[in-house]
Amino acid sequence: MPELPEVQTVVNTLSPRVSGSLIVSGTVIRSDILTPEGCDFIAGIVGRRVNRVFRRAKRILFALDDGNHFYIHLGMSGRIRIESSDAPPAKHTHLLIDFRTQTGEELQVRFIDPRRFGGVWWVGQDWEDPNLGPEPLDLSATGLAARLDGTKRFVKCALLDQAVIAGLGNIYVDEALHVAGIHPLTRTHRLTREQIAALSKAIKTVLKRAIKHRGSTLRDYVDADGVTGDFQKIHRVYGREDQACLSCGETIKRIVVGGRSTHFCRVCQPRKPASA
DNA sequence: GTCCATGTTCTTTA
DNA sequence: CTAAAGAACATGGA
Repeated sequence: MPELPEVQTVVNTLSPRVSGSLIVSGTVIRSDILTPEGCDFIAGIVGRRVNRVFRRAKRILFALDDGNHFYIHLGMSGRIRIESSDAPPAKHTHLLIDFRTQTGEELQVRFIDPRRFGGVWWVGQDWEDPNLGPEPLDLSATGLAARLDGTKRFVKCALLDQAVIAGLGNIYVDEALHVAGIHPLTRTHRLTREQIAALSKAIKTVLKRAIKHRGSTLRDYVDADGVTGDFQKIHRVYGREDQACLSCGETIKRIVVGGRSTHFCRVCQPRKPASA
């Protein structure tokens, strides 16, 4: 479910309820979702107040009032829900955190993840990860060019690599490449300056629009309040194999690149840049 | 039963 | 060395 826009949407729904709230108790239902394994996560969080909740890449970070941090990564199927502690927990609920807000309201944050590719990481003071690339919304065209320089990878693969640029996933890479008019199998060193400028702009446009639409709900993604996104309704290529391109009418193709489904229009995204 | 899935990481191959 | 390909992780839906 979660790429940058979905994770940002979860943060946007979580933050107003959880920022400033006190953690009164917590329960780890499945301890194998915790990293480092065997850490006393509950002891680290109970009695702490959450200073802020924020997103970095696809991670949801919680900054505690003692300077420590933890983050939740949703993996493929993870969800976070704010619910009352008396509501029966959904199947595959792995973690419960009970909060008291500054207005005295009691609420429970739940981490649910059937496939368990996601999890919870206790990271202490130092929450930034040197292996993560820059945030797409803060990255200039020149910056992106520098990140793509010195490699001959397929642009699709490079953009999925979180060390190159952090937060894009399979949906938004396909969508951004279509908006930029770039074929997914283009080698990064073959991208022209103009193409990189278009790509940089397309990434930002697509992500901002997707956040405005509260992300894409393909199967069961919902935000912390249980609300679905609707950006999937305006996907231009992702999940549209064999349908007409919304720009030119050509049939959308699906190929496999780097083991991932890749959707594109071969007219709007020619292998070679359109010659003048 | 089959194939596929919004992610990441490790191993193998070239 | 780089990078591509494949598998692995675990569950559920079509």
